Amino acid sequence: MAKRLTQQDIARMAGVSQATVSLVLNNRTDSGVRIAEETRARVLEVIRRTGYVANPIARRLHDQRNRILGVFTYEAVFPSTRADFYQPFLEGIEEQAEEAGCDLLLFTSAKATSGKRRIFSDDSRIRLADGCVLLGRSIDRDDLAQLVKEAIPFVSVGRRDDAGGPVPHVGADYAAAVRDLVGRAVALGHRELAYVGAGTGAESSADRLRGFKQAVAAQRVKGTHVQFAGLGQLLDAGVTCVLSEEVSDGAALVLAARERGLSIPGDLSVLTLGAATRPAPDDVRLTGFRIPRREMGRRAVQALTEVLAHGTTPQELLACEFVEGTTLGHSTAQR
Amino acid sequence: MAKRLTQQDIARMAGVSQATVSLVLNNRTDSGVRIAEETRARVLEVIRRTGYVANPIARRLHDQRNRILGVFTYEAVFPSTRADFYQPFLEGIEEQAEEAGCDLLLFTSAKATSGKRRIFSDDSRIRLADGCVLLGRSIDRDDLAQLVKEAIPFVSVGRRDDAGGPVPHVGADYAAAVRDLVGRAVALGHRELAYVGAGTGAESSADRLRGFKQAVAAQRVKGTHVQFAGLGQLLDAGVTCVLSEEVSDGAALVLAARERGLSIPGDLSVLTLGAATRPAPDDVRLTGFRIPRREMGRRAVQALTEVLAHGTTPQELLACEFVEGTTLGHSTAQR
DNA sequence: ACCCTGTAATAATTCGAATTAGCATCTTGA
DNA sequence: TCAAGATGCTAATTCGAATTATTACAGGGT
Repeated sequence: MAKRLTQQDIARMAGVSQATVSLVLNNRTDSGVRIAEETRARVLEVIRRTGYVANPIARRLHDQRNRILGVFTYEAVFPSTRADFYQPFLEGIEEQAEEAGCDLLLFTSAKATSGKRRIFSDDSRIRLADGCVLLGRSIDRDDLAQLVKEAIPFVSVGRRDDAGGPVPHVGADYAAAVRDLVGRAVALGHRELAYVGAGTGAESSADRLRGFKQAVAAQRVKGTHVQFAGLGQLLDAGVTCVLSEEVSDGAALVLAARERGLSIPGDLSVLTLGAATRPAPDDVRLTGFRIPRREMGRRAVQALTEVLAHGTTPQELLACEFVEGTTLGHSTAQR
Repeated sequence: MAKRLTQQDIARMAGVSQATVSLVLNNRTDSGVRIAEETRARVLEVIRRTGYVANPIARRLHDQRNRILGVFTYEAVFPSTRADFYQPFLEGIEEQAEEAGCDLLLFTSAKATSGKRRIFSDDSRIRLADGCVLLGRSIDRDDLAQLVKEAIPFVSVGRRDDAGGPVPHVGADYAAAVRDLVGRAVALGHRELAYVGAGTGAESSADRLRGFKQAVAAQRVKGTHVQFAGLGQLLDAGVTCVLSEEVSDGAALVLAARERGLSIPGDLSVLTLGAATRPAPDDVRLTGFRIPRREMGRRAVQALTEVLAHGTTPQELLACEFVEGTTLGHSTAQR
């Protein structure tokens, strides 16, 4: 197995010292450092000939800056079942990383003894990267707190509550997006709305529900929250517009309505809030909003760059774009 | 910004030397190394209290190993236009990397000044990884030759011709797969076959055409090769069975036939050879074979492990699985 | 008192590159 | 001609952890 070349090797070949090679390599020309043009050329020639590249590990040991950005997820990213979810984020991350001249390190080995992935396992490799982007619907609180505590540069994709300190993140402004949807529904005459979904647990869920509650309060309309709900249940309760956290749940309501011969949005308006933890049928064009996944990925990498450069704690929420589907219409409630 | 703890810090706190901390941390109990139970406990307690984790960078520097596997592609892997192609490969690669306890480094920044990606750009980080997997339909010959020359541990996904030496690869056995298809066609009475596609350029194309030529020669039937061909052209020439390199080209033939009111496979059998450089309609169930993309990814990483361990040059071709579609039938040629 | 044998821990070195202080050597000006 | 300054390079140190060689000490036997 061919041993990797070191600066010492290059130095020997060029007949200079290791220090000189390092100076040439880094193109150091500051005062106090001078290398004769002739020597410089000789060293560069050897480097060119051998294709020598500095061992980034050693380099990183000395100063920091590997031009490696880590991407951590709690689950494998490539299996096609998850692909739809992660794809757009990764696309944005890759794009921006390329722009920043950084490579991406996927932490695929981060399996703790339990089998579940953890950031801080026995042999945490998180510090191989200059900084790290966290991806995933929910992130282990202890992991998050430790990241903050150890001042490891990272940015979360998706808003996160404080964890022993503010958590740098680039998220989507779900609260505003949901408020907007409620506003549109109310403008169409809806007075009895329902929020279907967890509304708790992950920050993304909580934000949606919060936006919902804010909006119905501000608009002085009736808004209820249920974790799960069947079509009949909703209609019996006099609900005219449903906001479904999960895309697939919303789609299921539409399909159920079709089977019963009900009209959507004639008899019931159905809005989706973009969460996609499960695959959804694609023949239902739900009205709702689009999560700017790709843009979030891009901005997260940009934010990480800022963290690395200035040690800041960026927090940003991106707007979601309204999606005109076919499932929102005038309220038909008889009053 | 809290400075990261070092073993030296732990040592001070526990009132021992840095070496002792290292020995305790690695649970070294081999002969020649002895730590009193009381001391060990004291050190572990400090470690527990502080949440100290060894700096992986320093560790790798010493071990001469990264446990990082590089993945190089000539184009971005995440954009959805390419996703269908790369996805299964990456899935296999990720799986096997996780099993090997390695992280994946995606070389996203390898843009040369020209704008095109090159492995050996100005500041190539290819050596950052322990080894590297190459992905892509065709790979720059010069890059390949340089990899071989510099004895960089790598494995290509897809067979590659020698480039200044044998190129380690894990490919698909296209020749055998095409021979099998020709055999099936001949068994159904076909005597005039056509191969439509480049048949040259990338090894994958050449292998397919080679398999075709071998098979028609062995079976003593007529086989022609054209780069492109319209439906009418083929029928006029008396061809009863077409093997289309590109999935989309094959699908196009089927659609053209439908429009003309022709029956497939009644009037013409159409086989596909699995190449997917362009998206294809998914409502055409072509007969052909499946490229074991995911398995190729897995095996490539395994092969890379072998390269790293023993410096071998593995070359392996995986079998393609026959796919029973609806476009192969008995020949109806009037003789 | 002396040597020997375990035992327990540490000093010193290593990995590869970056950096700083400093040593030669050569110019230049008075 | 000699000090002052510029020039060109190198020795030595640093980063953090792992490893090897070595030391220090206690107790037992003679």
